[in-house]
Formats: sequence, C-alpha cells, structure tokens
Amino acid sequence: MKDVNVADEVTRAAVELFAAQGYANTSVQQIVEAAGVTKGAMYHYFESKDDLLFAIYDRMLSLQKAHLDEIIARGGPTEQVLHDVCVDVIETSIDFLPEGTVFFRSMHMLTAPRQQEVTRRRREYHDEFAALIERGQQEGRYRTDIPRSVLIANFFSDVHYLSHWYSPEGPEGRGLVAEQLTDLFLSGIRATAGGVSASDDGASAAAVGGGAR
Amino acid sequence: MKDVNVADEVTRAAVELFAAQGYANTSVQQIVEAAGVTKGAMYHYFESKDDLLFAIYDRMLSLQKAHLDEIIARGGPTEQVLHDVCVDVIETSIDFLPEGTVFFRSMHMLTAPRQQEVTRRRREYHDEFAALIERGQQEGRYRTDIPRSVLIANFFSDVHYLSHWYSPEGPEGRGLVAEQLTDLFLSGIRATAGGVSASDDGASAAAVGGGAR
DNA sequence: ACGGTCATACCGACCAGACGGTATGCACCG
DNA sequence: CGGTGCATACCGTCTGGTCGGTATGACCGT
Repeated sequence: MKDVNVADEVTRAAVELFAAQGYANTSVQQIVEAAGVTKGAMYHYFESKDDLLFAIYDRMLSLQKAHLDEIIARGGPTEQVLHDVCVDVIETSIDFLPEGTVFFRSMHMLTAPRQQEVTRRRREYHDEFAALIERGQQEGRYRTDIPRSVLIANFFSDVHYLSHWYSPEGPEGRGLVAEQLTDLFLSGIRATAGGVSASDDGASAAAVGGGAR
Repeated sequence: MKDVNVADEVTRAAVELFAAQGYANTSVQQIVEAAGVTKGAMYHYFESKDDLLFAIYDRMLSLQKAHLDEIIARGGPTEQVLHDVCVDVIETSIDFLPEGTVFFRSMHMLTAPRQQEVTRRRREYHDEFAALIERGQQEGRYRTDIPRSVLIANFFSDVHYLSHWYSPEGPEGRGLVAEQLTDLFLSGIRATAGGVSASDDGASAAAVGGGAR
C-alpha cells in the first residue's frame, strides 16, 4: 500500500512544517525531504502546493462536522447537547493543534474558490451551533440581551485561540481545559435574574450575584 | 514634511495589503505602487520588508500598552479597572482591525529576534492583566476553580478573534460590542454565590460535567 | 510459459519568472 | 559642495511546477 503511505507521509510533514514556519515559508522541497519522498512522487498525488494545504482543511472540516452531527443526532436536553458540542470541538482542536494553527493562519493562502469552500463549510457548522443557542434562548435558558452572533463569536474565539496558548506538555489535560472553557462560556451566556447595564457603572453589576442554580 | 508622508503612506498601504492578501502574498512592488511612491523611496525609510511589518507591530503594542498603563494608573476598584481595560483593548482592536488581522496572522513571518521582541511586549501586557485578575480573586470577586491562565486566555481570545467576524459596517457599534464582550467575560469569571472559592487545591471543578444541579 | 503492451508510480534535472534587495545617479537644498 | 531624498535599472536567488524518462507489475494473446 505505498499509495496511501506517500500521500499520508507528505500530509503529515506538511502540517508540521506549515505550523512551524508558515505556509509561505515552507518550500515544496522541504516538505518532500521531511516526508522522505521526491517531488515527483508528491506531484503525483497532489495537484499543487495549494492542493496540499486544502487537504488539511478538508480533513479538519469533515471531522468536526461529523462529530457535530453525531452529537446533535444523539438528542437530549439543549444544555446537555450544547455542552457536549463545546467540549468536543475544543478537545478535537487540541488533538489537532498543529492543524488548527495552520487553519487559522493560512486560510488566505488558499485560492479563492477553495477559500469560499472552506468558508461555506464553516458556516454550516456555525449555523447548526447558532440553532442550538437559539433553542436555548427560546427555552429561557440563555440571555437575549446580547446579539446571538456575539455570543457565538465569544465561543468560537476560544477554539480559535487554543493553538496560541495551549501546550500538550502543560499541566492541564485536554479534557479538563475543555470543561473549563465550556463552563466559562456557558456561565457567560446563562440568563440571569437582572438585566445588564451597558455603559457606566461596571461595578454594581457584581451585586447581582450568580443565577447559579 | 515629505519625510513623514512617505513613510506613513507606505505603512498605510502595507497594512491594507497585508490584511487583504497576507504578508507573503504581497510584494514590495505592490506596496509602493499602492502608496504612490517608488521602491527607492521606500527602502530609504525601511530597511527591509520585515522592518515594515515590524513597524505595524510596534505601533499596536505601544498604543495598547500606553492605554493599559493609563487606565491602571487612574486607579479605582478592581472590577472597574478590569472592566475599563477590557473595553479599551476591544475598542482599540476594532479601531485597528486591519492591523489586528496582520498582527495575529503574520507574526511568524517576522525574523526571530523581532518575534521575540513582540512576544516579550505581549507578555508585559499579559502580566499586568493577570495581576488585575489575581487582585480580584484575592478580593473574592472572581472564581479560583479555574486556572488563571485559562481565564485570561478566555478573554484574549475574544480580542484575537475580532478581526474574523466584526465588521464596522455591521449593525453593532464598537462601543456596544466592547461592553457586550466584556460583560460576557466578566459574567464567566465571576465567583458564584454558593460555589467553589477559597484556596485552590487542585481540580475541584470536576462537577461541571453534569450541567447544573 | 512468454514476449509484448499498457498503466501506474515514481524520479530528478530543469525552467521561467517573481521577488527582495542594491547600486548608481540625479535633483534639490542649505 | 556635501548630504538628503528619491528614481530606476538591474541582479542573484529561490520557488512552484514540469517533463522526459524509468521501474514495476498486471493482463493478454499465443
């Protein structure tokens, strides 16, 4: 099965190098050397350097979308489903930390049509996530005084940022961090007894205390 | 004052192009054309393309650090100070949205020493921010069941992510979004009434999984 | 069994061109 | 006259991609 091995080895090396040095700073020569193959072999399996990059995106997107669908299909109370979705995407992102680095850093290096494709598939994920939040809002669980798009951005930002600070060698296990970030997010969007006062007086908001149940 | 004008115009064009196409995909030729100057003029003011990129970082870092110091120097209750700091960094990031795009996307394109310099100055900001959180924790205001580094990452992620979703043309004013994100963050880190507090003796947060009750 | 044919997998020298950077020169100013 | 501010032509390097060629092996008619 040399077929699989070459393509896989190239992909592996590419992710590693792209994450470490960036897409533009990594030459095809470097990749094939790191993968232990030749340029000819690589161009036999990939149309272009861009194609190689897209393969990384494709794998990530497919994986996370599959997870999302599976969790939603499982059903259950909104809070539970949302919790599971959040934890999963964080854990998955930790499992694929180098891919994540490349993902957010090099998206603009893709050719226009592929960039659109990535955007489209990310929006699919986004929309399903948004539907979950909306469901929770209709159930009175989550606050409605802040636009839904802001609530969602607030969560995805955490996923996005992971590759900038999380280290697998650090003290925190991936499962723990996932629970913690999810908890922070859910605590933030939970509907509270009182409203939110915008401009002045940030201090008095503390008096409201938690709507923790 | 042609001196200032040329350098400024080049910087302006560079930010715009870097944000739109990425650093690596933007040639020096493109920059000088967009700025309405010649390559000779540009290389008279900047040592290299890298130098140009660093100038962008330098400006952002100086600005935000100055703001931070000013707000902290103003004093006041912890909650108020932290609130103001959060709002400010978000508003500033919105004012310099293209710079922000470049900032996070192209850091790895800087030469090693400059990358270190940027990291060093970011850490300065980070540490002052961490000190604020710690103060709030000692006052019993903020939860201690989650590592401080996670709390902080949770906030900076929002700042980081802004350039990926916020649009000045959108319905949300920059001040409003800043308040909303700040509120979400503060709601998340607030110590809950009956919840875990006191000394952090390790992983006491495991209870999160079941989702309330 | 066997020569021949064809497709697939792979090799690696080579190329066109783009890019960052420089060298040289000139105009203007104090 | 010297120095600053800039213009322009030019260069060496490096890169993505190509292309002619070879090795391997399955299949086939005889």
